[in-house]
Amino acid sequence: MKDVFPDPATFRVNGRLWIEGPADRFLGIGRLELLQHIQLLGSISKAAQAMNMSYKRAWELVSSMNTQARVPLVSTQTGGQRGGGAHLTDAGAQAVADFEALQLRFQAFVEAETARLHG
Amino acid sequence: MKDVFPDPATFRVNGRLWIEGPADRFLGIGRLELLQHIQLLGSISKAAQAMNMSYKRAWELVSSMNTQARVPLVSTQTGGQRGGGAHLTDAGAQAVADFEALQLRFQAFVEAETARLHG
DNA sequence: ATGCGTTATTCCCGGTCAAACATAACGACA
DNA sequence: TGTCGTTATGTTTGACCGGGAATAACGCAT
Repeated sequence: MKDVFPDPATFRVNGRLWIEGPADRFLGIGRLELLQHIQLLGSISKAAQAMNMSYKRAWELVSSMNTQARVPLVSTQTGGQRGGGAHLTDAGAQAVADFEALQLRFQAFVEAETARLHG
Repeated sequence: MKDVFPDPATFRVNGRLWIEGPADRFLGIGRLELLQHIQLLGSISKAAQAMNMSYKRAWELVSSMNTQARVPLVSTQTGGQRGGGAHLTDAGAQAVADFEALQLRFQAFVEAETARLHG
């Protein structure tokens, strides 16, 4: 296969991994990063802003995750001291940790296959 | 993590895998299937038709692969007995075989991770 | 010569999806 | 009571991508 590629160093295996339910996607790399930002910033709007994503889209992603999961991953509140906010539930934090680990194993897989490609 | 999901049987890990160059995607599952159909049918237009894909798109994919690879994966001819046709080069057949194998290993990975999810 | 089926290429159009915009509700605080 | 920042949600706009139509070239066959 190596004969096929012009520059072995620049051609590599890549991919995307996600967890899906019967209807929609449940958790992927984009949603993971959103959850991480919410965890860090305590707000959907700040997370969206940091990711250069529209608030509406961020909210829709959160809604999709919360409605699909048995237990909501993100807890939100309107009004209050800082106008409201959002934080990860225990299930949310667990999902983040587990998907991070899954993502690491996937990266290892991809790198191994890239190495094999240049074998 | 299992606590998060409503119905363990329906939630699973899934993903996409591809080989990419410095600019564009080079080879993925869609392109693989296109190559397989060309291999089988001897024509880009018939392959496109069989895949319910427009000829234009099929041709663009073939062009993308051929221009990125050192050696073309698909050889075409205009005119002739049957009006022309297309067939895989040795490099093309090799790429198909190798990516099929890669895809199998990826499927095994995905299934293993799905099993782990329901652990 | 003419026809045929394919490759090769350009142009236009419509569907789709996210961005942008708009607005309401909420609750603490001054 | 009014302000503020956030959640929550509907509506419109716009860009992008693929589909489809149109056209030319090609070369064998009749």
